[in-house]
Amino acid sequence: MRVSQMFIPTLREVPAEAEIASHQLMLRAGLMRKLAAGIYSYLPLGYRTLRKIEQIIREEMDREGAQELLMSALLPAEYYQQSGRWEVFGPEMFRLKDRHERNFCLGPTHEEIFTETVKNEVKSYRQLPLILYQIQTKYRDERRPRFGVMRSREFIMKDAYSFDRDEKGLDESYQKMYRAYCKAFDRMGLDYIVVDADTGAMGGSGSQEFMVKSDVGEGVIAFCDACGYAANDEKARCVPQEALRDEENKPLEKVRTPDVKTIEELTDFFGCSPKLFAKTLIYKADDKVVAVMVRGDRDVNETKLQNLLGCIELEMADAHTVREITKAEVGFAGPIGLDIDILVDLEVANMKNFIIGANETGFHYKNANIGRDFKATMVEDLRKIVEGDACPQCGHPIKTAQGIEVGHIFKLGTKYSKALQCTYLDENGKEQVMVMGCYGIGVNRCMAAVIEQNHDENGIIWPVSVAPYHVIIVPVNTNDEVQMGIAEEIYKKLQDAGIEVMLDDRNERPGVKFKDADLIGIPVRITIGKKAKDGIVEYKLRKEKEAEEKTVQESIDSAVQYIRDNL
RNA sequence: CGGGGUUUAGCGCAGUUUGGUAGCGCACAUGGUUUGGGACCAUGGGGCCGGGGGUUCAAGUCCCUCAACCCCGACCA
Repeated sequence: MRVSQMFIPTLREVPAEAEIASHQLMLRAGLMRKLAAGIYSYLPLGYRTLRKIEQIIREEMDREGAQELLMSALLPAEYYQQSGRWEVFGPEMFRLKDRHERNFCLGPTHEEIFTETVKNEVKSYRQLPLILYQIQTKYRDERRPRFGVMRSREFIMKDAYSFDRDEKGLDESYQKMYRAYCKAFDRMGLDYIVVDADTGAMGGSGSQEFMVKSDVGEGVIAFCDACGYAANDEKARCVPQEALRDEENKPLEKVRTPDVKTIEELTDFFGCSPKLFAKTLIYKADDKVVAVMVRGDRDVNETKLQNLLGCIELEMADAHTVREITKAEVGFAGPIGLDIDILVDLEVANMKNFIIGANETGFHYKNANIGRDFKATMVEDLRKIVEGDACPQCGHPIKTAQGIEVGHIFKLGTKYSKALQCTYLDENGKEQVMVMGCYGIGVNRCMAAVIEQNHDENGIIWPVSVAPYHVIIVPVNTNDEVQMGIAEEIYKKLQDAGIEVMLDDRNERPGVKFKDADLIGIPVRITIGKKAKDGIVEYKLRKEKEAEEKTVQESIDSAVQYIRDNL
C-alpha cells in the first residue's frame, strides 16, 4: 500500500505513560492507542500483526486436529455459579445485569461454557476425543493493569479445551497442544522456555507454562543448566540443602530481647546468621488461622501453602489477630504454646538449636528443637526457591530469571466435567466423566513479547512471519521521475509475487522516511536514490546494519527469496 | 486495596512558590526554498488549565471535594 494513504500515526516522542520497550514502541509505531487503563484500540498496522499471530496459532492448532469455534464474550452467570467460580473470581470479573436484572459477566475464561456445550452435544465415546478452541477477547478487571498490553483488562486469548475418555487420552491431547504451542511460538520468532507450573485455582493434575525470558516479565522462573529442570517460582520444589547439624541438643533458654522484632534486628542482637532463626508467620486461611515456620532468611511460598491448606483466601494475619493468637506484639511469634496448626518447612525440620519467638513481648527462645520443645502439625516444602538453591532434580545450583507467560497448558482432569456432569457412555453403556484439559495463549502478549525480544534503539525489528508488511520501498525524492518510476516498478513486481509491500510515496525528507521505516520495523527496505539513473538501488534488512547495492531486478529477487525463506 | 506521583493544545512539557485573564518545542494548515537519517523561512489555526464546589474585585495558581491516569507494593489460570 502507498504510505501517503495509510493510517500510521507514528510518534516522535515517547508517551509519558509507557515504561517498557514494547509498550513505548507499540504506541510510537502507531500500532495501538489507549482508550482507558488496560484497554487498547489496535490501529491498522498493529491489527495486521495481531492477525498474523492469530493465524499462526490457528494453523498449528488445526494441524493437531483442534477445531475452531466462537463463543460469546457476554455470558450468563449461572454456569459460573454452578462451578463455583462466580465467587472465586471475585472482583476480577466484569459483571453486569440485563434489563430484567439477570446477572451476566464478560467472560474471563470459558471452561464452563465449553463444558456445557460439549455436555449437551456429546454422548458417546465414539465422539471423543475432541479439542475445541476459539480466539476471542477476554475480560478481567485486573487490580493493576500495567506495561501496556502485557497485563490488560481486555485481551485476546486463544483458549482451547480438550475432552477425552480417560487420563491416557488426556495425556495425548496434552502432548498435541504442547507440540502446537512449540511450533507456534517458534514461528513467531520467540525465544521461550517451558516450565512446570502450579495448577492453582484451576485445579487439575499437571500444568506447564511457556515463558519468554525477559526482564519485564512478571513471572519468575527457576531453572537448572545441568539437568534442564525448569519451573516457575510458585511450583519449584525446594530440597533441604544443609544436613542435620551434628550437634548435641542444648537446653532451651529464654532470652530477653527488648524491641528486637525483625530478622535483621535479631541477627544484630544475637550476632549470628539468619540461618539460625526460624520465623513463625501467622496466616489467615479462609476462616482458619495457622502458623507457618520457615528459616529466618526464607520467604513463604504462598502458593504451596494455599495448595496444602486447600483454601480459597490466604493472607497474612493482621496485627490484631497476631496479638490475640500469640499473646504478644507482632515480631515475637513462636511455636511453643500455640494452640493452632503449626506448619513447618522441610528446612526448619532439619535445624537444631535454633532461635524462635517466645510468644511474649520482648522475649525469644534459644536452642529450640523440634519434637522436644514443640510439635509440628505438618512438615512440608513451604518456602520460595531462590537463586543458588539446589536443583530438586540433580542438586546443581538453580538459576532464576524473569519471564513473560505467553502460554499455559493444563491437565484439568474432571474438575469441571464433574461439577457440570459432562459425561459420555462407554462401550459398555456405562456413564463416565470426561477428562479435560485447557490450553491458553495470550495473543496480544505474544505481540508485546516479540517486540521485547526484537527491537533496537530505532524501533521494532519484526520477524518476517508477523511483520505487518514485508517490504518497504523508499524513493528518496518523490519529485524525481526516474526514482519514482523504478519505485513503482519494484512495487508492482513485488505485489505480483505475493509480497506484502509498502511504497513510501510521501513527499517527506528521506530522514523522516528512514526513521519511520525503522520504527515500524519492516524487515526489508529498498531505497531508490541517486544511483537510480544507473539502475542501482539499495537493499537493506532491518536487522542488519549495512545496505547492499543491487540492480532493480536483483533487489526484487532478493526480497522475494528472503521473505519466502523466512515466512 | 495500601504508599507515592501526575493531570495545562494531538504529543512532550513550562507557568502554580509570590493570584492580575496562557506559553515553549514537536505535530497541523497555507506559501516558498529544500530532498540520503526526524529540514528552513514566513504566516496561521487550535486550550471551560481533569470535574464540581468555595475564597477573592480577580483563580491554571489558594482551600475543599470527586475523578482519571502512572509508578512501587499486595494480588493474579
